[in-house]
Amino acid sequence: MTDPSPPTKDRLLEAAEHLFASRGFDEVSIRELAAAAGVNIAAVNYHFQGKENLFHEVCARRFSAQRDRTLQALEALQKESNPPPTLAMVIRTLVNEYLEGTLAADGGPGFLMAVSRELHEPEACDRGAMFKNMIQPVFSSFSSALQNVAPQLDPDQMTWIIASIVGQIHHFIMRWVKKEAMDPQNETYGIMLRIFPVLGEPLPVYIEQVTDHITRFTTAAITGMNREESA
Amino acid sequence: MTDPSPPTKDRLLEAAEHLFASRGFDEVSIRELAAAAGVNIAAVNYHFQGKENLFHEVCARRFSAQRDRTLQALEALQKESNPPPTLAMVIRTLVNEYLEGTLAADGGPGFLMAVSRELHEPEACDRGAMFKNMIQPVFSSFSSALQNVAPQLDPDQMTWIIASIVGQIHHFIMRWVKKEAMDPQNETYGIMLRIFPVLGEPLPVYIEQVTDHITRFTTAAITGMNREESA
DNA sequence: AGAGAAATTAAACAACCGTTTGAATTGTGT
DNA sequence: ACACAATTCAAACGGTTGTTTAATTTCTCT
Repeated sequence: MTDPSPPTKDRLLEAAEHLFASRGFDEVSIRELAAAAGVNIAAVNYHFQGKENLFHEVCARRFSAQRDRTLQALEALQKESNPPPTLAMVIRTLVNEYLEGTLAADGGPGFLMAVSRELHEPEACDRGAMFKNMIQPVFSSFSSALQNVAPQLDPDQMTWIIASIVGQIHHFIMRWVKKEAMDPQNETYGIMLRIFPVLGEPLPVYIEQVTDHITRFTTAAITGMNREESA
Repeated sequence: MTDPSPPTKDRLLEAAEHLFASRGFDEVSIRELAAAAGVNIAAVNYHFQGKENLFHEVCARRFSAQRDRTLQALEALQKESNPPPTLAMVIRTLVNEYLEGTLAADGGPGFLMAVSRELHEPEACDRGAMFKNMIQPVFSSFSSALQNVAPQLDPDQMTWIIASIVGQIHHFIMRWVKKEAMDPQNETYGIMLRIFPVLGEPLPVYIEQVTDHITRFTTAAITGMNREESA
């Protein structure tokens, strides 16, 4: 069973991941998928029982990869207790893993955009299960990590704070319009973003700068809200 | 020229605004549009030279309405100088206008989602002109309002801060899944959102609560970042 | 009233979609 | 080597899409 070229199903998954990420679900036909994978058109329905199912499998693969990556980073941060992690470090870890994982992956921000649209459509996919299996674990882990470094944090506020963080992250991801590898040796940090400034031309920035900003902004917000409440 | 029933073009625009907002661009055919407007199928191409153009006109209408609404609110806030507006009030004004204008409108969050997808696709629409005419004015007005209440604010940071605010707003809008008029007399505040909590079931909240959170979060972030810098 | 532009109509068009069919091919276990 | 299942294949199916056509109706102006 040592196939030199991977089986049809895997090649289809790989091609689908790339095409769906770069062009969205509706915009890519199964004829394109089959051509890109070098397989017959009927293979999609034979192996996945329809285009929709193939898309769901691709989503599940990438979601779980992103989830595992983030959980691992948060876990590692919790373990290294010398020096103990700070609030800013916990936030930075989540933001960094989210941005890097989403932008460095094949297709860049396209996949997040494709899946976010699908998530808000009719009950095509089981959003409840998707959320419970993919998103909830990350939320829980991040939430408890936050509690550790900011014990005074009101648990009721946790949901709101996480929403504000995720909102910022998604917004910056959606604004990524160009992918340029500046330094071949460290290409992750070469991915660039052009955000629209208040005035003037779009501004090219690095992932690092975005991580820095969200971390500083969010850390200041959390500590500030605490200070305000105890006053 | 006192037509009792509006001309074909207007009825088409109205039906298109509703349908595009609730189901997206791809998911609604021009046959549905024509049927909903009670006109012939060919009317779309006769009056708008294609489905795409009709969508752009709908977008332009709603974008400019949202822009005018927000600009007006910010302007009004600047004029009433007794008591002079605070940082929190400026932020609250932008957030409130954005949320109310987007969610109370026909189709609710659907339109923002439909247009945000379109904005990131190939050069179908002139994003440069769209940004310059629709978004840039609001950014400028909001930016100068912020400068007035927080003169120490670094202009270079303004772009980042606005991005963080807009990111939060969009995220909460996207999470709106249900529209319920709780109080017929004040139906705007009856629109509800179900955000995914860290644990447990989706939580129904009011627009007011979202506005409060974003305002407090952002205000604390800005003042906190300032404090941190001057330390 | 009548000529000419504008608007509306039913019908057809060509292209593409996701899926299915049934035969041909490849792989597997005995 | 043989029977049988799993897979691949070219071809076609039924349906929908956005757009166009050409005839007809409605409106406008002299």
